[in-house]
Amino acid sequence: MTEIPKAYEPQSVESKWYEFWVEQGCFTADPARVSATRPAYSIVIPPPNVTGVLTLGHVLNNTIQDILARKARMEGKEVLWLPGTDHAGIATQNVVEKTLRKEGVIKHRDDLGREALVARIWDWKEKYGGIILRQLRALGASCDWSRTRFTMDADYSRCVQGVFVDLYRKGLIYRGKRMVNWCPASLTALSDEEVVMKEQKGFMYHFRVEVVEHPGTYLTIATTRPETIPADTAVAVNPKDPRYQHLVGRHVLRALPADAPREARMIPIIADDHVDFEFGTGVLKVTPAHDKADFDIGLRHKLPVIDVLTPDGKLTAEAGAELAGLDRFAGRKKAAELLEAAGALVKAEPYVNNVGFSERADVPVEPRLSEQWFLRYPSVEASRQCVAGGTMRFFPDRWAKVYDHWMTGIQDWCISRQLWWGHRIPVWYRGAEIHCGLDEPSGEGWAQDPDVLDTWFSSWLWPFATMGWTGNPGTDGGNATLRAFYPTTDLVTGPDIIFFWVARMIMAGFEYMGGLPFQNVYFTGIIRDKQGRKMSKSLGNSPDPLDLIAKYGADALRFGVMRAAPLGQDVLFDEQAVELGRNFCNKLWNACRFRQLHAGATEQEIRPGLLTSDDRWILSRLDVAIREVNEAFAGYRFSDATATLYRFFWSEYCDWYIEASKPVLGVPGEPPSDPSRAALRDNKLAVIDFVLAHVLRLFHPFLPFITEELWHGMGFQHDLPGDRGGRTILFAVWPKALDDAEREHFGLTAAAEAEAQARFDLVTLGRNLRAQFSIASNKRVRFVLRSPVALPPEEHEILRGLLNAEPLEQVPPPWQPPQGTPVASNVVGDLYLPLEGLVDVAAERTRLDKDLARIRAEVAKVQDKLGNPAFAQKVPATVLAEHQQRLVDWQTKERQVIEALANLPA
RNA sequence: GCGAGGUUAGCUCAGCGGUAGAGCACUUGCUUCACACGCAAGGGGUCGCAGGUUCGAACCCUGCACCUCGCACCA
Repeated sequence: MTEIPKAYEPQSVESKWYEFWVEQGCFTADPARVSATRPAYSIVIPPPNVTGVLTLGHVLNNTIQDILARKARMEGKEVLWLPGTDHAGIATQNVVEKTLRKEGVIKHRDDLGREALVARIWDWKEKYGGIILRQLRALGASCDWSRTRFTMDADYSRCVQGVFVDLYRKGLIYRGKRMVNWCPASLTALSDEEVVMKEQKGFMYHFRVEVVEHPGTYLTIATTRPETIPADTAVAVNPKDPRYQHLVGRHVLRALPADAPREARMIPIIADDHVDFEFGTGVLKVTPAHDKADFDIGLRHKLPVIDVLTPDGKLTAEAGAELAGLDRFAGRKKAAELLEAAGALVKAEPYVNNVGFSERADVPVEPRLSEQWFLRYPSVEASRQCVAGGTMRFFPDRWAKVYDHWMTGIQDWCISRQLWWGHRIPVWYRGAEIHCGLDEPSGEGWAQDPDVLDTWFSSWLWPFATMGWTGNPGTDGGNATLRAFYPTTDLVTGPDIIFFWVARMIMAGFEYMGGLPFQNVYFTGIIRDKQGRKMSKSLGNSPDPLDLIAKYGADALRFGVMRAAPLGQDVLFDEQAVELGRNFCNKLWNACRFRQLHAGATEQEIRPGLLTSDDRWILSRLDVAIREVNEAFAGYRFSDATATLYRFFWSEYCDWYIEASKPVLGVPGEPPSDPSRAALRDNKLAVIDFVLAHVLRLFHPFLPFITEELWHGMGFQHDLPGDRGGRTILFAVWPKALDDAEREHFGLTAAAEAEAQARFDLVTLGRNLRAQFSIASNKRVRFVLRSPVALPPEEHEILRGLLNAEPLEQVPPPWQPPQGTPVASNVVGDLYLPLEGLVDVAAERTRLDKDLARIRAEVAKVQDKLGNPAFAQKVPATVLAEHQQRLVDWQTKERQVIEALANLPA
């Protein structure tokens, strides 16, 4: 580091090192290097949508993965972080179709036809599909890009279809005509997981129908969907409902369409337990074609099914002339009007109910009877058990309950989608014949099923399909990647896809690989804005991570997000957090710059005999920090790790240690001529280098760019083997806490640490005195320290420097200051601030009185406890001793303040 | 309706049985030879409410209130 700018400038640094890492192949995983001493560590990325652009959610998620991957590399593991993208069927097809419509190329997808549209989507994917992966590079993601996968890669597709064929042959995949969730916007079936319930404001319409067999008798029916009345094929009541028992078996005249022939409108009154007689009027209209529960009732009572809705949610001719062609919502209004006009409408009350929405298209789904492919989930029990039994661990573990609950009540999965973009179902039909296989059967007249598979039916194979799995035991047995890196170590993902993806991957892992696909799952929180709202495009509260990177640097963004993201909590994002990260990087930069200004050889051996108390203190604090960081990592508590590192580096190293070292280091460029002082100085530089070299390594997973820059700038890579930090900090050895021998070697004891701490505390007290008497912090003033033990010269210098005292006199106890001299005391001694003629005695008395009151309150508190006979009897000895010590300490302080008060002039 | 998580300083959160903490924000003073993206000092909390257990409760138990989020769902 020759010329060091005053402030850290991330832009050039980041691109430079990223290119370097990639050129050097630092991120490339090699299964051949895996051995007993070099274990494998692997993560597969949750593949972002190929249409996607980087969001803060991706930043959170991928920063965590990068931290894990980088730390594992430093621990000497062979790391594979496997990247890729997901073809995201509906989303991608929508995006491309919309673009083509906007460009006027098509009005509808049928204008192009299946093959041409799919070709267009591929073109689009080639052109824009890599955007998000390029953006991840800007974030510093250390993925093995040579292994980038896409869920529609040819060999990946082969896996997906192979699995379909296998499950079909096992009888787990079947085709059936069922009620499914139909999305009228995307024109496809959806799985239950793709439907979200939303509260909707609407009306509860009460209308009446006449009982055919009892003219003049009417039944009142409550419904939220009058437009489906033309599809009603019965009216149901509870068999135990005394109000209606006598009418069961009779008929009513369906209210709509009113112009239909009388016999066509006759529908039976049936009795079914499903009907809740306390709800509404206790009379239920039964619409088997448009309601899941009604469909079941229809089956029980062999009711006909009348479908009055088109796939895109419009009413058909069967709904009657007035309703035909109307959209379902317009139809609802119109139907209500028709009822009113006919005098059948009793009332329409505002009503809030829950309606299923298509998660992606955000329109209400229609329950619809259609022929679809379903999967009876495989390996359910093993998958459930591995989490319940703790073999696979979830962080935070409360998600294990959510998972278990879902696995327990699991329903068959509707896997077919009426789309063109995706993996086509490997089934062919010829008349009544059906063929399921990887390839088209020979012979004439076969037609392939037009549907594609749910995107998640391909992503559930991601952990092993990305590693080249084929399903052929011979081939897979020789697959070095699979053998070395599967099962993967950690999975990092959002809890919103626990069912969509995580649960299904576990089942696929058991079914096809015979075990867990990953050992640990870390669930991130959801990124929200600072008001706690979800990030969304329409709210405009979702900052572009790339803008933030350009403004503050990738390290700053990573640090800011990680600091704000406690385990299992949602993250309230505020740009201030990134600013904080930027400030932190700058602090790190300048601390290294400070070291650099003092020149001197780097990384000399530390000579324990020359260590001062503050040297021992910082080494001890470093040791504590390393322990805390490693503990935090063990529990995946990344925000704790960043908080520890922040505290250690800023509050302990910079604020105290560096400040304390200044008197010893002297003026930059002017090394002390006195040999003993020079030796002390060199030793302090050695301590500084020791600490910084550790700090940079500890920070590297969080702040990859700046730490690499400084690692080289400081010359810490010198003398290290190329693969252990010599070439890049990426492979530098992850810091270990000091062992007992090292602690002894440096003389790190609790007493030594407490001693230095007490001196620092006295400094704070002294600075407080200065502030009390309005002495600017940059003004040098005389202090007198009265202490029974004289400090060695270098310690004296440190204390003087920290107090900004000139001079700092040291006197033994008999010494008495002039009456009224302000004083602050602790175990080190009494620190006087002699202010000739400046003291406002009244103010000083007030200050001391206040202090005394506080201290006496503490004394009383401890005395109360100790005075309680039960306390002394029941409390553990250590706690008792600690309380007794506390009492002594407070009483000492009390005496010191009383003495100071006595010393004030009357 | 069932379940989970939360409620601690103005804000965001840590602490989860033994003297209430951090960062930001705030007040005051400082262009002190690494850093104003900074330094120093300081103010600020009956730890949601009510009971209980305990020598001792922010922390454990019970109930309640409010906020999030899942799951289920009655037309």
